[in-house]
Formats: sequence, structure tokens, C-alpha cells
Amino acid sequence: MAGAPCYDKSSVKKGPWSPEEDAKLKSYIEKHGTGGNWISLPGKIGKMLTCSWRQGLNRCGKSCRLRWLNYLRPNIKHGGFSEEEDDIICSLYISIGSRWSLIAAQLPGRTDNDIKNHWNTKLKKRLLGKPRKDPSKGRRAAAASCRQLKAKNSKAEVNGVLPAPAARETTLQTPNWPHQPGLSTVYLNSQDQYRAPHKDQYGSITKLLLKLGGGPSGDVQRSNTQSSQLGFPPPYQHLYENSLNLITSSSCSSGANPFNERPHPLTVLAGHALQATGGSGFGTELDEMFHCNTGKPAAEVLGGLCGEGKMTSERNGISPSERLSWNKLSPPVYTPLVSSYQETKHQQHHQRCLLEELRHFGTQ
DNA sequence: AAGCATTCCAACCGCCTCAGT
DNA sequence: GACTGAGGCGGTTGGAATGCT
Repeated sequence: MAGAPCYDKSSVKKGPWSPEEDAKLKSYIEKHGTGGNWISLPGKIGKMLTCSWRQGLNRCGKSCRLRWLNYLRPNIKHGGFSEEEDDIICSLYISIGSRWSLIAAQLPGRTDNDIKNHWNTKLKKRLLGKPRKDPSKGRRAAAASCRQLKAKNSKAEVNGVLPAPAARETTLQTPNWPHQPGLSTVYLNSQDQYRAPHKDQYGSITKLLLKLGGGPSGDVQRSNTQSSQLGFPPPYQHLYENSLNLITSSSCSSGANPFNERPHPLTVLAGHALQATGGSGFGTELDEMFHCNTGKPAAEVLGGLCGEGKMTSERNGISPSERLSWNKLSPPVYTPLVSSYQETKHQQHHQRCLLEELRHFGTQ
């Protein structure tokens, strides 16, 4: 049954993994692979035990999977996030929200859990303006480095491989990433179908963007750029621009509509700006375009989206069946805009044109 | 030095989606 | 189409480490 525990809670071990457990799991997977079934993996490990490991791996399959993916898998990096990585994380968070697995896919060696922790403990506070001391200084950071080094080396020792001193040191060095590595794949994972937002999926990004953009009473500096018109103070404009660039690169390189799963960032940002400015934050051109396509002002079309994630069929004026099919083709927010192109032979081309148009308004 | 507060992160929990039947 | 099991994901938590007073 979905959601049911994958194991008998009373009989499996929980809590931190011991070096012995790590060694058992790592050794088995390196020799035999996962076999495509994590649930049965602990049992398989028990059957192949040698004399030196009389006890099986008394862990649930999910726990094994998590441990492998987040810690034991080769080429995993922990800590030491570079500024480039921080930038990418922030930009992608603004673009797609808390989809950590997608963000992690853009940062080789990083796990979704690591990025999530990094965001929650550092980046979020930094962006939201909570003052912090330089995290690279202080006892805690130093101790963390020591812990990390110790863990790395003890792991290697468990596996019978003691890294050379030079190798040990390099494990703590900040990785040197190219500025925007491999970003064209962020939306292109065929497994990543559109998923309806659940819970308050947009809530966190709503708060963040409102904070960045200033609220109705926020003291927001204005400039000639659309990003600042949308309410972004200069320190955060580059994040906004970067998020657009990331999405744009995805779109251009694939030829597919990269926004099948999520609203265009401009749309989200525009909606938040609308909320933040009480509906007066939009240029008349964009408002006219929305009205021309939907018969409704941009405030009505976009404002509703941002608070609720999805628009209702009643609001965007299409039938439930049409809406169902369009859910697969484009995010709900675009339904009223792109529906006028539905009859054409080159539907995707027109969608891209429309997106270009929207982006044009966003970057002018 | 002691005690409380805060930070950090590994691991767990529960929900959702998908594939197989 | 309904059901089931497994994988995957994001939110949350427990507790150790560290900071602060």
C-alpha cells in the first residue's frame, strides 16, 4: 500500500549508520548492484554474508537507498559549497522552487538532501537578510572540517583504502565548478512529468519572492529594468535574470517547451509583483496582451495563480477535458494564452514564440 | 565553567507517482 | 479502471556540535 512502511518497524535498526553497516552496503552494491529492488536488498546482503559478517544488514530498503544515494555513492561531495553553486541553487530555486532533485541534477556530486540542508541552513537565511557571521570562520566551521575529514578517512579505512595525505586534504577543497554546468537538462528529464502542486508548494517561494520584491509597503528601489519594475531590489536582480537565463537555455537547446511542469518564472514573478504592489506593478503592454488573449486583466489571470498554484477551469474559461489535455502540454497558467494556438500545425513553435514574447517583456 | 540557545545535517516520515497485474 | 508494491521526493526531526551569555 502506498505510504505504508516498507519494513517491520519493530525489527529494523534506525538511527545513524555504523561504519560496519556502511561497509556491508557499499561492498554488496559495488559487487552486485542494487538489483533494481531496494526493499529486498537487506535480505540479499544477509544471504551473501561472509564469516566475518554474521549479522545481516538490519535496515529497511529505503534506508539503504538513502544511505547509498546520499553518502556512500562514489563522487559525493559534502559541504564546501562554492559561490557559483550557491548562485545556481538560488537561481533554480527561484525558477522551479524546492525541487531539490532537479537542482541536484545540475550540481554533479551534490545530493538533493545536501542541497536542501544547505538551502535551509544557509542560503535561505542569507537571501532573507538574516545576518550571519562569516560561516567560513569560527570554531564550528573548523570543527566541521575536522569531522568531515575524519569521516572521510575512517570510511576509507573501513574499505581498506587509506588515502594518501594529499588525497585526504583535497577532499575538503571547495570544488571549482564552471559557471553554469549542464543546465540544459534541468527540464528535460522524461521521468519528470507534470505534478500537481501539493500542500503549499508555492508557499515558500511566495514568501521568498515577496521578501525579495518588497511587500506593498516595501521600500523597493526602481530602475529601468523590468526585473526592478517587478519589484526586485538591485542585489537580487541578477538572480532573477539568471533564473530567466537558465530557463531560456533549456528551452533553446531542446526545442521543447521547458515549462510543461511549472509556470514560467516571469509569470510567477509577475504574479508576486502584482500581489506585492496591489495590482499596479504591471506595465500596460503586458496587461493588454493578457486581456487580448484571455479577456481578463493580467492581475486576474496571474494573481489567482500565484496564490493557488493552479487556476480553475471556471476562471480560465476552458472545459475540464480541454484543461486535462493542456495540463500535459503546458502549465495551467498558459492555458488561456496558448489556447489560441491550439489549432495550428506548429503548436510547439507558437508556444515558444509566446514564451519568447513573455520573456521579451520580462527582460526589456 | 555552566547552562541555555542556535546551528547543522543525517536520517526518518509520509505522500505521490509509476509500473505491473 | 482499480489495486498493489516500490521508488522517489520534499518536509521535518533528533541530537550532536557549537555559540553565546
